Amino acid sequence: MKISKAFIPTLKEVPADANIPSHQLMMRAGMMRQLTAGVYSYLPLGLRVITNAMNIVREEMNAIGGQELLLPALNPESLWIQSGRRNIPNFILSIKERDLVLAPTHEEVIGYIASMHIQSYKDLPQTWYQIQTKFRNEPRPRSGVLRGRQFIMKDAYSLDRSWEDLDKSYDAHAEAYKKIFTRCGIKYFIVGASSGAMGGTGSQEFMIESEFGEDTTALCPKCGYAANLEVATSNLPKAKRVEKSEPTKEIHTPNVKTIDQLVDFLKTDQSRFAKSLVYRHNGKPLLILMMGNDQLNESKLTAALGGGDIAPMGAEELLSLTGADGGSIGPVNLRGFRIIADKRLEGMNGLISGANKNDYHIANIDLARDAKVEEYYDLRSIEVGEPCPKCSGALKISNAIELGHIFKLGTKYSDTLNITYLDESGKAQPVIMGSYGIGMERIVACYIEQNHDKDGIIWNKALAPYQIHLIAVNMNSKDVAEVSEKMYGELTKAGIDVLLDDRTNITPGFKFKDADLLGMPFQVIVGDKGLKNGQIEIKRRKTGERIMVKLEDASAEIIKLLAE
RNA sequence: CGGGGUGUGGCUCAGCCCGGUUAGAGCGCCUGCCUUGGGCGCAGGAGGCCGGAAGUUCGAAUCUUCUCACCCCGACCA
Repeated sequence: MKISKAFIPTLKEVPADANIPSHQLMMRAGMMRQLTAGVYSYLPLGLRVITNAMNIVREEMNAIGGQELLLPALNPESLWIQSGRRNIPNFILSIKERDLVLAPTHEEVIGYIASMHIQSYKDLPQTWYQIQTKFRNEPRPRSGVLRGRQFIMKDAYSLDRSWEDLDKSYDAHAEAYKKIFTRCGIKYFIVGASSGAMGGTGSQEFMIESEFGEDTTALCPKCGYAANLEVATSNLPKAKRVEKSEPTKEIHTPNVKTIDQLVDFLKTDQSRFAKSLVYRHNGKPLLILMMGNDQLNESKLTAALGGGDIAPMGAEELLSLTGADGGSIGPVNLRGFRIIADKRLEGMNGLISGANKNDYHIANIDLARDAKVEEYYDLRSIEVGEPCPKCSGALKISNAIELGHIFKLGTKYSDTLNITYLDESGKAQPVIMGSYGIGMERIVACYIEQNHDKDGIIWNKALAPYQIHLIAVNMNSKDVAEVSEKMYGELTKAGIDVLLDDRTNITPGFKFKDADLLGMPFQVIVGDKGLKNGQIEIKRRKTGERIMVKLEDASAEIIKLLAE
């Protein structure tokens, strides 16, 4: 492609709305333009990169037996009502004119097809995938292409007859994902994750570390343990029981509300306190006990409760229900509440908690004796530096961007959408499903986050929109114009994607700046300076290293460099 | 959905508090000259309902109210 004829609108200045490097550079390099919040047009250069990523994804998906199909973005609303996912908050965008919705993912449609056509165990296993545009009702799109209302996703679905076979499909996808991200040149890590609204029995996320990430992950530098904070655990020791369970007693604690104030007031370690958090779960009052200042992890809570509506109870409501304010609630003699507690409190005695009476607390609580705790769950958010659950090394916490997510769905959709097959004995069995996603734009954005410098993008060969950026330093020089035109022809003929800067009346400096911004792996510079000695220059974008080669060896040398 | 911010030429912004000729700058664009190894130089030029609506006023980019859009923080995030 010749730049003089190409549509590559580069920008010298950073657009005001772009806040993170990948967003800024994708705009400045003319890869895309925003249409409305969370919706982008991909211009030719941007599309070339996405297409490269798609082809890598296709090759690796095909390699594990995936079969590509293409499902409609427009879905009947009824299908989503049937699966129970129509009313997940901030999930589905709908159209006004008909009872159709824009699909945010495709388990439902896959299920619809599978329920019709998967009939026998002989039809299994299957892996189906597509690369297609998804729509989500994001409350707040942000960070350029990283969180949009419309985005391209590779989504794959495995159909198996047994949980063992699901494990095989799942592992195959994990391996394919590793190959995909490695080929793309992305430094990633894998974490254990929550399956969230997707449902299912297990999941992992493929992440890159980034200060701009929306996810928080815990990592053990020592043994490699890695988990999303939504599910991360640590090996914090439990507090010890006191030797003897004394009778409970009320203590006067005027104007003492928070755990910190209590620790101060009673001169007692925070691990002796059971903090009360009051929620409603599906409308019903719920008391959650946490040790001391441990933070409740709402993802863990949701998982423990098996989903449903979960919301903190309002202050007035709480007062009318218990007769006390938030700082004075406790598990002893609390009526009308289901009580659950964090595992760290299991078996504890000698505890202090609210008396359900303002300005009073109760001491010497033995949870087993004095409270009706229905169940103990792991509910706390881990903190930086806590011991790793596997090796007890100090855990590190960092932000991350999710590139891909793989789920063991199990029978969740088979149950609601009635996806069954007949086994050898003629008995109907639910199909065991998995689902596997990759955000295609995120591949591009994450790559740029990891591979740029002050001058622009630094593409590798796998994703680069063109392999060679051929710069005709001065088109007014007959020699330069002729030689660059000739090289362009030769390289193109050799099957290399070349971008030729053949613009006239543009200063060399402008061309060099553009070339660094666009970031092709190699720049081939044809100027009078080199031609005087029968040479052209090759600059490696990543290192800035420049080599001079004889004109007649140039094409061969370039082909050699690209074959590295 | 709560809090904050911003809407002025294609892009980045000034002007707005304190209302008053014909609304500015830099970049980009067009024409000509010049220059040709790091976003040159000179000269000329085109391009604006100052996001939209309603008000206040003799007069509104500027003040008031409403509204829309976008961005940021939070909530949310399969």
